[in-house]
Amino acid sequence: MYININFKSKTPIYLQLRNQIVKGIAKGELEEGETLPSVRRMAKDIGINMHTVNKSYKVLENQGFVSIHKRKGVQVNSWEEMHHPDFIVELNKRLETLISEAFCRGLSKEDISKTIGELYQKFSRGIND
Amino acid sequence: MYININFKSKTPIYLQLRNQIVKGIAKGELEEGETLPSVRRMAKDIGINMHTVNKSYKVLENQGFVSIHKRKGVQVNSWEEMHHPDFIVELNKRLETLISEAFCRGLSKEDISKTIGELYQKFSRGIND
Amino acid sequence: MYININFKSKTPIYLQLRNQIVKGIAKGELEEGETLPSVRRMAKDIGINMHTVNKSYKVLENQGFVSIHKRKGVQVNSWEEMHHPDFIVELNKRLETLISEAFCRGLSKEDISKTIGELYQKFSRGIND
Amino acid sequence: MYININFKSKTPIYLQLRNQIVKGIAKGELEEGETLPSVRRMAKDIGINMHTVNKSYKVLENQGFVSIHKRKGVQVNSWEEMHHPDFIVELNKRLETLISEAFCRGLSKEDISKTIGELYQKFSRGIND
DNA sequence: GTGGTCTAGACCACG
DNA sequence: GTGGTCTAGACCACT
Repeated sequence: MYININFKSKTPIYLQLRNQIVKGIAKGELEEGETLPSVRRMAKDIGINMHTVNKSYKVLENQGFVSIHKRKGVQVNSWEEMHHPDFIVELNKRLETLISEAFCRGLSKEDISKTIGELYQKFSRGIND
Repeated sequence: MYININFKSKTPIYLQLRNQIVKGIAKGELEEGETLPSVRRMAKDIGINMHTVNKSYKVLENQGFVSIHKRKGVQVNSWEEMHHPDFIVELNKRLETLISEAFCRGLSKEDISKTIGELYQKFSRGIND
Repeated sequence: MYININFKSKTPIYLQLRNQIVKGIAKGELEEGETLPSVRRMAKDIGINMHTVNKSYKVLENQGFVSIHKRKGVQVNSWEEMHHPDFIVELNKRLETLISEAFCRGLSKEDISKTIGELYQKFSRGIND
Repeated sequence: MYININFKSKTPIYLQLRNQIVKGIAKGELEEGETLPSVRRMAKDIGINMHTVNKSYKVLENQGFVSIHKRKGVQVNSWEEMHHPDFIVELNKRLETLISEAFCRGLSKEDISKTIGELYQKFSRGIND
């Protein structure tokens, strides 16, 4: 899985990494049960601090995307483990803010639906891999 | 317009306020040309510092949602002024991250479309008021 | 002389008015000895507060552009009265800042000279009127 | 880089600082990629408040002169990043006002061209360093 | 009475 | 150790 960090971005590095891993899971590039690169390995590969990778993994664990085992490393959870309802409430709040903004920017419901449709096609392809 | 700040949230107060004002604009609770409460008034009403409100208003100004005048206060911009294409690129990136996450959480394309549809109905109502 | 105030501008109204009067003098639209509209007249014409016009006129007087007489009103000074060396030092400082910025923005010396040349043509035409 | 603040000036401190940094960039005293002193360091050095320095840096960031990173501090942008066309329009307006004033003060086109020529020589020297 | 500026001190997030 | 956030209180500019 290819990670691309923008060091000039306002988004903290640990969140950029977290976001790209979530996208990777959605697109099927990271499959259920798959082991993520070790903290040291990932840090070296993308040229960031080990502690920063560690923070990303901790966040992903707290949000139910992965499980951290001392022996087996960091593994992608099953879909069931990710489907925890607690997160969905918070997700809908973020969606409301984002969609409000999209409306203000002049995007129609159809514009957004189209973008979402394209994203979901990517996700489905991943599942069939 | 009713503002509700969660002081325990990890989201900074000035961003919570900013987000709620954006939602208010989308829903038509704040109309084009309408004047927001003065920084001091708003600060007092929601129990935060004047400078924090000021920061929210400045962010909204930079993002094209409002205009700040020394005498007249802070006014909601017209839709045309909000439709700046620069923001749409950034908006789509945020949408991609959010939708990826939604997919992982088990939400179907239809679930999201339904939520968005409901939001857009609220927005439309605002326009017809 | 046509005055155009932008109420949305960050530049205070009294300075916008002051700047446009200075431009008018430079372009010859306002000639030496000519009387400016009265404070009340000007305020009414451009739809601003009387005190704001008054402030503009006071500033112009302090800067040597006009003289305020109780009887005759506000008169444009002669060129000699405007050529006070004190202002030239301050002008050069502002020029240095502006030109530094222009350089950073990628404007060449020729770009700027061309703009200045065009402006000076306007000024000269005014003199020949 | 030497900063000199005039506390009696009508120009706000944060703008004086901003202007001097822009001049420093133009003259090559601050090179592309160079890191500015931290807000606390700069504040201490020139005897002003940290937040005032912060405001200068934020303005410079908004205007495309520098980039602010949480860890690495504030870095001077590349020339390409400064060449944003939006600013050039506004720059020309300011130039028109300034040149009008210069004309009123009795400066000839040649006087101004000479000053600008001298400034551009300073800038060029910076580039050749 | 509005926002703008400046100062001051505290704690937090980032890496 | 960096900038980000929040609070607090003062005086000023604008109209």
